[in-house]
Amino acid sequence: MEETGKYKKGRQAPEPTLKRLPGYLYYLEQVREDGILNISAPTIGKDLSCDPTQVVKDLAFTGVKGKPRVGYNVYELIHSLEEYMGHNQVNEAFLIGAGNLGSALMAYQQEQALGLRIIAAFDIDKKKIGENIGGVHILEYSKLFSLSGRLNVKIAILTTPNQAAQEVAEDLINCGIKAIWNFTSVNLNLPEGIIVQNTSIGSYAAVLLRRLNDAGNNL
Amino acid sequence: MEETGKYKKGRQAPEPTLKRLPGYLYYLEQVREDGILNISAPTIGKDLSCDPTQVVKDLAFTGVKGKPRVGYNVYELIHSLEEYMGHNQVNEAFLIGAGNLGSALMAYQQEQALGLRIIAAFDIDKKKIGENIGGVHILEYSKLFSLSGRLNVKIAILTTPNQAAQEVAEDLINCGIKAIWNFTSVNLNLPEGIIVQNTSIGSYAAVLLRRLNDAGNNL
DNA sequence: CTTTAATAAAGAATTTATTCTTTATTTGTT
DNA sequence: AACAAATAAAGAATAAATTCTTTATTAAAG
Repeated sequence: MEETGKYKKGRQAPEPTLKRLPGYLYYLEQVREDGILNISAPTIGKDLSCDPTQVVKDLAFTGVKGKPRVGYNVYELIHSLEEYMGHNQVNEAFLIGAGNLGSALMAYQQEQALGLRIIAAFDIDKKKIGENIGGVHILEYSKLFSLSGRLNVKIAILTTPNQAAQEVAEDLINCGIKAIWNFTSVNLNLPEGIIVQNTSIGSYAAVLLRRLNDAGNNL
Repeated sequence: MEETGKYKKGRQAPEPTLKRLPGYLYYLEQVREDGILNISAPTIGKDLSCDPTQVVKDLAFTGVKGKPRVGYNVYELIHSLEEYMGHNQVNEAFLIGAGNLGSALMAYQQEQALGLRIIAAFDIDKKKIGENIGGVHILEYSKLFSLSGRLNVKIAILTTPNQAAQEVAEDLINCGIKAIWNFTSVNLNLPEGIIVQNTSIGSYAAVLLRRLNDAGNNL
């Protein structure tokens, strides 16, 4: 099989594409539940309010092949997306900071398929230690070091208060963590090669508020 | 004052810019706490790991003016950002669905300056009704209709289960809501003019997992 | 068996966003 | 007072992402 095209399998998908993939997956699971076997890009585009050629290009990154006049096989497509997104492998993660957001993520991980499994949470608050949220035990933060020595966890979710973020992140690197999902507002300063995924919920509020104010006149 | 330039005040800021603004604001609050009075774009860029000219252009959208050789006045800059982001006005919001994420947002709204104030939460779960999380009362969902008649709330945060999302969203529109911050996985189908801000936390997980897998070989 | 319509796939063009370059301004220094 | 250095601001160039256009493939209809 030749792989020359710009959007063919093998090329690295751009970030906007990656961010759209979970949306396709959720949608396709609904479609599958409805007993639909094949679906076309134009249909997906219409249902998700996006450009059909973008759907084609996004899905092409997963390596799936569609058939003219028929569309994509829904099962194949779901499988292809899950594989590309790494959902078929176990992605174990630590969570640091079992506050509001941390707890929500723990309770959340089953319902919403995030594609990763939080296997332990850590906090310094004695009152929280020993608790179990969404099947995840909250452990004393100092246990992180011994536990990470035995387990081979590469991903950490950082939901600490801002002032603790940088220090905790450095600890995490020392524990062998390679990717940090950072929910704090802090710009983490870490060695080259560490993957940091900043996720600021406030960014979305900013877009919403600004758009509302821009529209303001005609309400 | 002439406003001809592409990045001058008055033009609508692009979404990537809007998403970066909360990051600047948090950073500048730290800078202010350190007693620093002026700051330059190159310094901001270095600290936030981004291009200094991008900093200049992003900040220009708020209408703030900097001085060569000096930089921006920190107070002015913070004020300008807050005004542009609508933080100086009261942005009241309803929250629908007081589950894990909804509760987290309620508890969260003080610490993290989201720029909006949740004034009431609604749920259909009898066990949750009457609870108070982060100063927000959880009310019976049916109360939404009478309450929205008296108050003039334009923003709603949608944190219901997916299957309820579309129906609740339609109710919200009937209650006069103009902007929905949608945390569900559902692509809402709503009348023209309604602002929908989709916020899928899973999108970030997808980017993180893919980047980790792409780097996979050299770990 | 031929034709037609739908669609994936590939490529081109457009638009948008980022980065680079130049200019002009301002403060500190000689 | 003139000069030099730093920096905001504006504009140009580059890069990236999206949308549009064309092509080729496939299944259904006649």
